[in-house]
Amino acid sequence: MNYYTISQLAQEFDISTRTIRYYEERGMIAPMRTETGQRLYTKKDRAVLKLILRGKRFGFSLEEIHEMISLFDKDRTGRKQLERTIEYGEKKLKEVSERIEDLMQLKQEMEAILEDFKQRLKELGESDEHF
Amino acid sequence: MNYYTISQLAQEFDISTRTIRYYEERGMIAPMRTETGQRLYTKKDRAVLKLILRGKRFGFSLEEIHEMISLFDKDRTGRKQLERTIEYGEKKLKEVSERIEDLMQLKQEMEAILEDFKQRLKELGESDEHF
DNA sequence: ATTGACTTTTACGTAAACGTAAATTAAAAT
DNA sequence: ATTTTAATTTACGTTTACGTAAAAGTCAAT
Repeated sequence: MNYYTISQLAQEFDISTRTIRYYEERGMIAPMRTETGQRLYTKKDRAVLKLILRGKRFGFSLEEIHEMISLFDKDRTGRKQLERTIEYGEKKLKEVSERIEDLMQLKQEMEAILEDFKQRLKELGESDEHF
Repeated sequence: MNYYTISQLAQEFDISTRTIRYYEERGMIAPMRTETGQRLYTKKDRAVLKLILRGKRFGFSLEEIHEMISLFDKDRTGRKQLERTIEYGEKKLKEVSERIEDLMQLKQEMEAILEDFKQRLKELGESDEHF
């Protein structure tokens, strides 16, 4: 397994190194260090970063994202733990589903408006052709 | 047609009056005023507010939302205007579609993880039954 | 070995999106 | 008429999510 440096990840995801360090500050990533203190990121760290950025695109706060990550990340061995994780997961899943519904409605509305605009444009075109 | 006061809208959408005034500060809503200066919101204003809040849930910035609103709001009479509006609209529509795709992928991943957790819980249950 | 690019920590700065408080005025309720 | 509740403007405060700069150490390349 090979590692990524912080600037490699920063470049790949088009974010600043500061941003990555900030996520670490918040306890969302925990890369290993070399003897001299340089951060080394594994594939798993990279995946977590990806998750964070995706969450952000959806408008989740870093706090919410943190919650989700830590839930799905840890070993949930005990029955109670498992049950709670499942419950939380289903709640979050529902939220996501609702957002999808919401977005699809928005999409439809935008499509309708666009159709209307296009119709208007077409009519403009026709009236032009008569002159 | 009847009007809403600022606190009525605030209550309905579970936001503060400050928030609504802030949107006005940014030029996103422009309610009429009574002689004494009280804001009165029409159904249309209410619809705009709804749009803003929905946009926020999707993670759009107020600036982006403002752009969208002003585009779809104004009378776009000229051909050039119409064409530009349609172009912009299609761009935004594409963004929305991408977000939907993205969210659906997230949903699937969450479902898979949840299934896994549920399976584990089930196995725990079975092993219990033998003792 | 030294230059230059990269990394580290520390720390102050900032934009967005409001929160909160104060002072004042208006509307609604008793 | 007078409380109570709601509204207004002005203005400073706060949180989130980083940006930016400084000082110092480290890595990579010539």
